[in-house]
Amino acid sequence: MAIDETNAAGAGAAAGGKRNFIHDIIDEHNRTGRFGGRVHTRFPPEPNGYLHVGHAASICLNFGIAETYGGKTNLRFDDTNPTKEDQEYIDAIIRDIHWLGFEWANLLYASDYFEQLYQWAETLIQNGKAYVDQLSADEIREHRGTLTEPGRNSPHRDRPTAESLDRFRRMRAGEFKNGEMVLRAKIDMSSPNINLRDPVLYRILHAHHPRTGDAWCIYPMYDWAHGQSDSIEGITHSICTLEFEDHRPLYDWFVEQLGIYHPQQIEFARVNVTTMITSKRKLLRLVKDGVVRGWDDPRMPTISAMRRRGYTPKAIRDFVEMVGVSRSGGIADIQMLEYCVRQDLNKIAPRTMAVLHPIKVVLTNYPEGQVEWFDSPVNPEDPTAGTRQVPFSKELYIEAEDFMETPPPKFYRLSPGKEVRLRSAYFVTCSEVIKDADGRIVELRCTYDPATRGGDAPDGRKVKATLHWVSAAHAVTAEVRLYDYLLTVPKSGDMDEDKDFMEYVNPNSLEIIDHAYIEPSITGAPVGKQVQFERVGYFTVDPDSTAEKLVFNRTVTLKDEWTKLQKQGG
RNA sequence: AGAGGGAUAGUUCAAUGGUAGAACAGCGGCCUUUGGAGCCGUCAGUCCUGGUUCGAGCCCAGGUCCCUCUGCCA
Repeated sequence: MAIDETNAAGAGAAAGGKRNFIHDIIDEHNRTGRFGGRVHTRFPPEPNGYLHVGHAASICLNFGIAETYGGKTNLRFDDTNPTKEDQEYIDAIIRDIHWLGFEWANLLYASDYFEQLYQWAETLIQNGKAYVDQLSADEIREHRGTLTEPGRNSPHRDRPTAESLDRFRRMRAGEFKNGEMVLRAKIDMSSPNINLRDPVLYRILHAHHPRTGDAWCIYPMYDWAHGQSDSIEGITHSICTLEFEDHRPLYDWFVEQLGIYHPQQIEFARVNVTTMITSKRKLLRLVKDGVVRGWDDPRMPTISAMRRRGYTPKAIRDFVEMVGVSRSGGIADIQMLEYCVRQDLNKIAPRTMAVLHPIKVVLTNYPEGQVEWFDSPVNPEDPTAGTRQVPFSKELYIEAEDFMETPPPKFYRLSPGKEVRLRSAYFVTCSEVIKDADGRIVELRCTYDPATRGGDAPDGRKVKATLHWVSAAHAVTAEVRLYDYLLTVPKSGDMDEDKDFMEYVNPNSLEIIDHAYIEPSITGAPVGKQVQFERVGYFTVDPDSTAEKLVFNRTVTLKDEWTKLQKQGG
């Protein structure tokens, strides 16, 4: 089955979000007329992995800013390193941004500008601002100096312009092997900003590029490609993360040297979330090592994974807005995300009864062979959603954890002699506990009160608990996958620096229930369908589902007062 | 140690020289045919030391702590 994308947010995603410091900067630009009142942002992913929750924040920021100011946003792939990039990632990124509910003004690639970037590089050489260096990578590193010591000039730094030009052209022509030469900007080897110590502009990479094929064997570095791409596209505000702050002088230097349109780079703090890894390198390892089933494994922090898990675009956008934008890095509690997911799903997810860990209940005074169909609300939060019909009979399943033979204080659910309500059906009282030879409970005998039909007692008596249930004869069997956090510590800072992060991968992050019982109204649910299993949590139909057997992912649990009480009790 | 940034409730953000607020989390209560949802209440903070000012989270000085940077990655 394919993912049902009909639940993707339409165009016109939620408004730009709450105010942040970038609005102040743009307002100032508009006041001074720097960009003529224009706002044009871009989202520039490198297609070397799947987008994750941190990218979602950047996407919402860039598209949100443009929307707030009536501007535009380009999607531009930063595809300058063919050894790491792949068409699969390009396709996934496009799918994910669309699913989040955003539409770009232009779909572009840095590789669209390779020829222009090359010409500008020749200009730089001709102006004496760049040179071909043939030091090895090790030698360049050695010449670069350290954080506290200045670097030294390359012996090739002052070679004649014509010689650099000739060699650069021959680099392009493919006359040299990988690593033999590079083009470097001629700036200042003693700059305290290491990015300004004659940064490499081009390296030789005899590699096939997903878009330009074998047309090039030299590829521009990020610093050389990014600002000029922004300039070409008329980007006004080039929003990136904090680690590029040190690169801004270089960004500015290039466009000034070239005398071309000058966008404004603005840095903000990357969004991190507890228990979520946002290092592409580590995510790639989880995938390659088979710790997870793929980039879209519902335990992953990728947008694809969150979609498969049942998160909604609205929930993710709400979360990003809740976290906000700042220049002081931090780590947001994943409970904020979960709150947003519950908040959205509570309003839209149809209710269903499903028993994950069944225990059989026999109603001793219920007529053999009788079946009643009860109306139950599809969604109590949304009366217009109507009702569904749920079959009831003599033999039922309830959740094993809803029964305790010797209940502790505050356990409101079923126990011997205790009366509870079965949701939308009857009050029942437990009369007998049947055990097997090993003393394990295998069945409960209960009586029902016919007068409580529909779930209300005409004499006004109350019960403390309402349980979900499924008629044994009508139950649909399904596989249910329960997920826990992928990491055993909330923050990467909580890990021992000497240990590999793999040691902190939660070995119990996936629990598979092969035979859950679900009420028959679930039959035919399409992939991507989101439901609430009452009293249990929100679930969605996984693409692994077949016509014979549905597979569900647990999106998020419901808040659970009882579990909390138990934990408090020790 | 050099350069660049950052420090406000447990967490993420507001407060733009004039009463330090919100959300999430926590705690307590109300309500409930989901121990859900909702509603109400509550706990809790300006990194430190000086200075300017009628008044400082905000401005100034000094300090402390944290983050980023020594890829032919982005």
